[in-house]
Amino acid sequence: MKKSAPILPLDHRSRVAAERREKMRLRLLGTAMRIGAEKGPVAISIDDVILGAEVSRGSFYKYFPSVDALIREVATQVANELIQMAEPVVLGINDPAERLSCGIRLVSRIALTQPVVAAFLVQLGWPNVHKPDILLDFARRDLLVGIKLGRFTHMPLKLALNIVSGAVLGAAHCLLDPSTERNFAELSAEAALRALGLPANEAKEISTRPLLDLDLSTSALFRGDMLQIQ
Amino acid sequence: MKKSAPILPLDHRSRVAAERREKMRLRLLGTAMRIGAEKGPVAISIDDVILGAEVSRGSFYKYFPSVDALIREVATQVANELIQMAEPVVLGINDPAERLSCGIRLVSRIALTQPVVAAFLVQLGWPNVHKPDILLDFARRDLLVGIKLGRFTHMPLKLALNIVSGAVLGAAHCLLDPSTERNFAELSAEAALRALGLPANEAKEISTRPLLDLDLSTSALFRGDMLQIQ
Amino acid sequence: MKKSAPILPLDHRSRVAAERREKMRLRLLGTAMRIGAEKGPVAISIDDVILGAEVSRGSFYKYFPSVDALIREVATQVANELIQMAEPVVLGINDPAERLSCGIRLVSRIALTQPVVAAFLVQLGWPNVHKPDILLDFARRDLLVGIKLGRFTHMPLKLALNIVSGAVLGAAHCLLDPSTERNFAELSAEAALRALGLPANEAKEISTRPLLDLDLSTSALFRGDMLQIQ
Amino acid sequence: MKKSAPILPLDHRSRVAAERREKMRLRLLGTAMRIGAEKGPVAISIDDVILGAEVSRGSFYKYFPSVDALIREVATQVANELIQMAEPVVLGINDPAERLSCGIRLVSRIALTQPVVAAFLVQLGWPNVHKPDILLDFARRDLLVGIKLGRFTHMPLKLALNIVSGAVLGAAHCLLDPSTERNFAELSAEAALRALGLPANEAKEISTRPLLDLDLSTSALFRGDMLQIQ
DNA sequence: CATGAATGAGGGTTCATTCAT
DNA sequence: CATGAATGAACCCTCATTCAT
Repeated sequence: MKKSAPILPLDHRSRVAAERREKMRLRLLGTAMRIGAEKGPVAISIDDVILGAEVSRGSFYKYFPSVDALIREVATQVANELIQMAEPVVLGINDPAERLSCGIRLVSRIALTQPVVAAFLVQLGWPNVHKPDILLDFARRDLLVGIKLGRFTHMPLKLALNIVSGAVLGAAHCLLDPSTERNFAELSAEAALRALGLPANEAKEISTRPLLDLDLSTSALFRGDMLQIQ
Repeated sequence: MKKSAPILPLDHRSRVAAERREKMRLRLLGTAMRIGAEKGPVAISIDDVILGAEVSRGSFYKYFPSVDALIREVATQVANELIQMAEPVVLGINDPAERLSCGIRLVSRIALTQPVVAAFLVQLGWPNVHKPDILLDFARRDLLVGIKLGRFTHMPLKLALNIVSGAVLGAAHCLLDPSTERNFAELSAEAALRALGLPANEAKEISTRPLLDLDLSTSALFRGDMLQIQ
Repeated sequence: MKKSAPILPLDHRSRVAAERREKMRLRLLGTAMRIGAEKGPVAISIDDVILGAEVSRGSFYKYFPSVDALIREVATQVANELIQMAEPVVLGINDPAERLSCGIRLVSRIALTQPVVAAFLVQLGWPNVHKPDILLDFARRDLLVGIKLGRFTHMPLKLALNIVSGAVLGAAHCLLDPSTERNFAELSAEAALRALGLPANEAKEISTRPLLDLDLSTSALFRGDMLQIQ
Repeated sequence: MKKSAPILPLDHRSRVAAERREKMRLRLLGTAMRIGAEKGPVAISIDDVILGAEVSRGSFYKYFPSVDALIREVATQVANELIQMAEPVVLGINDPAERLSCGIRLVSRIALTQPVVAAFLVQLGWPNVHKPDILLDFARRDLLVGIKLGRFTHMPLKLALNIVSGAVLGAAHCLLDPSTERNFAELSAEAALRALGLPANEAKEISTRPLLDLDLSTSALFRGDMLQIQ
């Protein structure tokens, strides 16, 4: 039994297996995201997922302990990948206002290239300010700095987070509708900066600075989205 | 025979019956609101409702044709009652900025006295800008007027609606946490006015004007909430 | 209390009450028959009946102890009225063959004037030869006599009853379809007589003898049917 | 790796699975038939079926999309199996009269060996002459031919179908009662032939010709019936 | 060990019957 | 006392999870 097995090096075998595992995991997460984008995260059902990902029921439970775990996982995964893609762009900017403006614009504009990702984000709904949230954490530091420096009006951090959340969520929601103005993300960022206390002209200037689109090639999850859309 | 007697009794009987009917309807709506506030509107199940309202399965269907109908009904009912209570206050104000500020403050501050109502509102999530929405409609006219008059920055109506939605939703969400500043509603309204384009000092002045609390006594649904909380 | 009551003679009062009672009973039976004709007797629901008869739920149970009782009652009532109407016509006939032919023709042709009655009969389905059945009993004696006299082939009574049942049920069923030949009842009776053993020419001659239509005016239940059809 | 081994096992595995599937399907159909035989097809409820077949609720829906589908399926399945079993016997006969006589006898006599099947058939009730019916279709051609050839009296096809339906249904019904004459099926077929216009002596002769019993071994559904009865 | 058959709790709806008013 | 509100048993259907093969 198992005649040829010992010939192959064990580390190679396990590496291949781990790769396959990761690929399948992403297939499941991607399918879940697509379904969540359409019907909302709570409506993600195992039947839809295993049908969409062409996986057997039993296999699914090898990757996720429960449907709820999958739902949580896909949410954090989406947030993580968004951050990972936005970070390098924002990294080179010092001004917290511009950093936030860029963040808002970059994430909102996902709706233009990756509607599924944006729809999923919108379906997630209002982030819970009280619980730790990876996307909010991303903005938190800039808001604190901006307020401390007096660049933003003095206000509770929660309110500042609300402003940013609303700007991103609202813009993403609207941009999913093709009839919406193409620069809606910029206008939303501009309004957020005003809400944070920047003068109108400065808010406009910052929000209209040229900004490259995100490089999605690093994201396995979002690349999957693009493939589906083609 | 039976000439005069039945006239009053019948009238009385049907009146009493109608009253009881309405009371039961409100009990069901109130229970549904409470459950929706906790688990989200989509998770409202008939079992939970009839258990909470202490009504039999069969009775439920005498009041609502389906669970879906109940869910829709409770959402519109909550929105309607909010409007009905806010309207008389806002009615005496001409300035669209102040009208909106009052609206945002009044609705957000519901979280302080009627946490269940506010939680339900928050669970409803981001309103769909594209579909007609009774609460958004309430703000729409003021935003249009404010933009046309140049009191607000020129911007797409959708963006203005986003700003107001975000201010209300975010503030209500935060105010549900007892540790949140008591004037959070005012600060949120102020930030919204800034986002709409008002100068910072004017935004602050308008949003801190004295404002009476809503009169909730007219709302059977919300009064029910208070009773439940006691 | 009850000032004027004693003036009226009790027997008059009770007679009027009994009449009203009977009228309502017939309304309920008629409605049940109509519903049973459409959906089958088992599908007669109390809601449909009280809606159709414009009676309150509570009242219904004053007239029938249960829905099942109503269903049984309407079946026997229909059978009884059919017999009552057919009997006077058949009474003057001596030949068992002709008596049966007349019976088959009369009952089948109900479908032409009272489709609801016929549809109900058809929905009742095949009569149970083993249980006492009022309609079968009507035929039973003639079949026994006919067999004993040698006018019919010697055969088990059950078989003879089957022949008659089938002729009536089948003809009624077909005659409900307007495209069916108008003399289908006669042809069905003729075939039944052949099955019972009569020579073909005699079967035809007997089954084509002129036959008056039933007088339905005596039947409260069927008159109701006619009114509905108009 | 895994070169030759999996080929057979997979094949074998899926074959075994398909067999088990088919067995379960038959168990469900058989149970449904049994319940339908007792209470009538419309009264087949999922609870009774899964209890009777000792299957879980969820499993049931893996085999049938709905209870209605099961009810339809069991009716067509029963009809199909009857035809399939009767066909080879009738195939060798040319005379339409004898073909019909055999068909009537064979199907009726099911009541003697497979009372459940017969009871189900009886509960199905009078076949609808207007809708296509697999059992009626079986007789239709012979009747048309017989009438055209002048072997049967000239009559509407519907009437001829009624005669056959009545003969089968009535005989099956009666044969379910153990006290009924054992040759009731033959007598019923004989009467049907007379009704169709054959002379009495010929009807008798044809209907008493020796006839083998059906071979039920090919029918999984009916064999199941027998097992249940043991 | 990947599979998918089986499970059963849970959710939605209907309807005969009772009973306070 | 006629009424119709209230009841709850009985139905149908879905879906997350387990487990034998």
